[in-house]
Amino acid sequence: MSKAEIPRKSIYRLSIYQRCLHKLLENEVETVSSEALASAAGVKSTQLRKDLTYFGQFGTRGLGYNVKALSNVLNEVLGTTAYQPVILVGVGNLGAALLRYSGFNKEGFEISAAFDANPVRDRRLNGLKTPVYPVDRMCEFIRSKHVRMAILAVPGNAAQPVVNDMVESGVQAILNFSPTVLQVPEEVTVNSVDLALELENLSYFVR
Amino acid sequence: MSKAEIPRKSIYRLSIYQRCLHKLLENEVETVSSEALASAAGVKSTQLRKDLTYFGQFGTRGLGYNVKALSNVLNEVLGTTAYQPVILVGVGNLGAALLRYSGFNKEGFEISAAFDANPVRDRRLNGLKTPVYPVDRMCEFIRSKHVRMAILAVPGNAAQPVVNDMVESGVQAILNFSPTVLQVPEEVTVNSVDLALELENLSYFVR
DNA sequence: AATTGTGAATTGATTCACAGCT
DNA sequence: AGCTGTGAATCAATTCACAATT
Repeated sequence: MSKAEIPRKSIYRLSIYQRCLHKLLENEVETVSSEALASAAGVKSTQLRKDLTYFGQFGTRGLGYNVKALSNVLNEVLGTTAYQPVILVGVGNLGAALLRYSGFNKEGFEISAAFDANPVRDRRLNGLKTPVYPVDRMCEFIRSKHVRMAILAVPGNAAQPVVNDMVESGVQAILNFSPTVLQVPEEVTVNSVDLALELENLSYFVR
Repeated sequence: MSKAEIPRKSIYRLSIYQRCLHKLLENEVETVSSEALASAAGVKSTQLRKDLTYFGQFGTRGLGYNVKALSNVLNEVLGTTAYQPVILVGVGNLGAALLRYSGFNKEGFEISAAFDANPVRDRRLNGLKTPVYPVDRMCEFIRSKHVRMAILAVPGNAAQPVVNDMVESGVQAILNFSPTVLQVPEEVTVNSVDLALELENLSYFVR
């Protein structure tokens, strides 16, 4: 089955399963049923099984899944085995927090460099090991380090030009925190997280 | 049509349309076609029109939509007309950044209080007007101020107990940044934003 | 002439039901 | 006996196609 036919939501859930498997690994659980894993991930067991079949057969009927083995498979599928350098562009409030945010490291990512229009804007960043460069050095960096993934946290009106440069230089996937709809060629993947929108959206459900 | 039958994705898109309308308002555009508005929002025009029909008829055939009027309708539908106090729980790196993040204010939200297990952990917050209280005062605050919305940014293992307290005290909607699947009663709405997951997920698309 | 509003058709995702292994 | 894997059935969302309206 080709990559294009696999629902993006399934891919997303794989990451959730992966996280649950990590917890099981820590607790030295060896085997897990689709029922148990699915319930930890907050989905139905049939959905978990269907998601996995896009990539092959990994369970043992009557028994369940080997936690270690399945986790390895998911690493392989998700591409988290290969080291991926990631850059961050826009070191404002949010960008700086993302630099400090330990969650990325925990999941095996390290931001290899950050870029900002005004690179010394936040002196507190001196405590961090990630260098902050002026944004006009971004393209050169992307090319020389073969960067394929970027986190974008610039103000809305600055986003599209930066994205154009990124894509031009070889970035293939963007995690976008800027409150804008980005235009990218179809081979580039964008994941947008719009914090204000998420909150605004919630107010609909409060009555 | 009852609220339950309206797809959540449609509700989400309403917020996107709303943001595009704001831009048009700033530029003093009076009328917009579904085609133009949809393209600004990054969706098909039929989808925009279908989304709107869940709530009524707001356009004029042959002409389009009045920007001001439609924006008012969306404010009404999304519940952004009514003031909603929001609290934030967990003032670590991410929580502190969210407190400073101007995006929420821009969309008409103000975080009325923050709570943390260790409320003086970050002295830099002194510059902000939002008070940071010890978390054991959360329930009392929720009740006395009739808080219905909360932003959760505590570590994964601390999340569920905090959520239980929130829900018990009357919170109806939670924007969750903790990397955990939350258990809540069905009348409570949770929007989860898992930053590490979003990044991990992207690596699948990089080859 | 232009553009909305909407049933019908289509496409996509989820769940069911059960055959197939261990 | 227990649990996976999967085609078929169902459910949900999107898009089409065009009648209705200004």
